Amino acid sequence: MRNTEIARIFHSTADLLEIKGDNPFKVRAYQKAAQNIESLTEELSEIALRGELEKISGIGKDLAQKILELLQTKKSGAFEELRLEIPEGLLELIAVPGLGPKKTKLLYDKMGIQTMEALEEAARADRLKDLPGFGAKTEENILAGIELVRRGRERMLLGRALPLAQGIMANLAAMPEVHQISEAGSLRRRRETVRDIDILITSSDPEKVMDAFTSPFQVREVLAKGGTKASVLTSEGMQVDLRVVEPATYGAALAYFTGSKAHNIRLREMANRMGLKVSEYGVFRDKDQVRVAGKTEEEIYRILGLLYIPPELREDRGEIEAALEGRLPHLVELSDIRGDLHCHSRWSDGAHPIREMAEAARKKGYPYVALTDHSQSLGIARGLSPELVEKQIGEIAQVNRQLKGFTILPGTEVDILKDGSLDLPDAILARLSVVVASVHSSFKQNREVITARIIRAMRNPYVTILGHPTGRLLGEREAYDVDLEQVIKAARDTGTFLEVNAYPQRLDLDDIHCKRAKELGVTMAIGTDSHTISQLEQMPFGVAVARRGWLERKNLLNTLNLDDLRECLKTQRKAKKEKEK
DNA sequence: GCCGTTTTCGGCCCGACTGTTTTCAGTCG
Repeated sequence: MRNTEIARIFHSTADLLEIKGDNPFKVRAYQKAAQNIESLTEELSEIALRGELEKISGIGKDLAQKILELLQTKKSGAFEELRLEIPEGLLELIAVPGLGPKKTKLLYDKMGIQTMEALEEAARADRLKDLPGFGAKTEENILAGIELVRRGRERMLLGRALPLAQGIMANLAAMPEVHQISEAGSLRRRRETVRDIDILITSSDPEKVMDAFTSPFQVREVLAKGGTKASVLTSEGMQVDLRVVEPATYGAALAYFTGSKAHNIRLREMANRMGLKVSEYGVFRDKDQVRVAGKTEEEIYRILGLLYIPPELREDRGEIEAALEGRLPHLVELSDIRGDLHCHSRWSDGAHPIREMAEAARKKGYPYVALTDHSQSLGIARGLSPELVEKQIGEIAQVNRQLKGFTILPGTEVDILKDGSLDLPDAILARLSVVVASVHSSFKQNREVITARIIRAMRNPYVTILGHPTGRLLGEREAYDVDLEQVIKAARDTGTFLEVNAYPQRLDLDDIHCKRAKELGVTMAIGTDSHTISQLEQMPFGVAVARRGWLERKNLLNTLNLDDLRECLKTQRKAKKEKEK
């Protein structure tokens, strides 16, 4: 049984326990365990083999036992019992906004409602308002909630949400009445997708700012507008919330609205043990309720005895412990990036000639870019035959002679064929500086087969980087069923770099596996996978993933200057050849 | 159900909002 399934069972268990009215702290224990399991990179089955389940934070004797049971029998007695007691259909009811465990239970106990359809029918027939705690308004809210669930609460890609937010924020920041301004929420943490955009400001004239923010020129619909909070729907259908807070509480509010929830809870628990209370209004001393911090995030972390934790790390994945012990990573910055290692030109499926791509990259201040057009078997992308690669090398050399202070590194994005062999002969690969090897076909191979296929490709001495290691497309296509732990270990053992593909739909590897790769000493390479000049601007999304994955400058190949990069690539190839023997 | 430089028992984050109440429970983020 996979981690995701076990986490899902624990989430469901938490919901069922909650409906049952069980101990809320027990409910939280299940939720926390599920969350921690979701951020593991190793399969529980392997951890169990070593007898180390209880070493996982949030997993004690009892849950370790339940995990073992699930691994061995694919069932959990406790969960099955719970399902007999509480109909599973209630799990979809509790997902309706406005319906919590108590009301869900009441609906079931008093009216036998256990499906969304039954709920809708009862609400429409006006049969709910006689239940204690229910009224006409509740019925209305439930119907709206059902609608919301059916439409599916979509998440927007970071790559779309961030530019959108930056545009809105630039407009606001231009107003003299706006003093401090920041995005908050999952957008500020740079999660790969976000549900809404939160913006926080301090202002000398909140009303005026609210008016500007909700102006019909800017938005499709105003959802709410008050003195300190307004919500709008943009023409893209994204909800944007603006909040105005007092300068004295700006830092506390920013920390609070940035989250994550799990991170905030940990901070508050810590504060409690120190005789302090943390809320969105500041840090207060228990004994006299005096506010001792709140203006800035920095002072909040400081007073809790922590180093300042960058937003991208605030997921309760060990950052608090690291901040406590003074060993937070010095995260890579966009300005550390010296070049782009994954780009396409008109030679395959890119939109621009080589020279234009190169000049755009130079304009960004990069000293180099790797040109990695597709290889022959990817017909749909007009992949290059060995002869064409040969010809392209010639053109690159020619353009390089014309460009001052800039270097195009000849490369390829070579297909990893079904059996793990490569789509171009070694003799050609040997003439290229950067070989990105990627899977673009036979995604459905089973775990063993596709893992072995990818690892075989990584063993090729000419393969520099494994491109988009999981092949996922956010909201469109699942990752192929690859054993990433094995791939990361193979990267370490073969000396192959792993790509962080910055394409907003990919962001592949993801943050969690970046962190794991770093732990195992694997170096990563950010590539934008640009097919147009404008896509060269996607680098910040790759950097965001890298930062969320705790990566530092030294963990990334393309933070090197050209000379060091060349040296590094040479060393890699030599070492890989040694190993092949 | 987890967890421990205050604890192996007794804790476990915090406040706002909503809709139903007549002082508050439930839900949310």
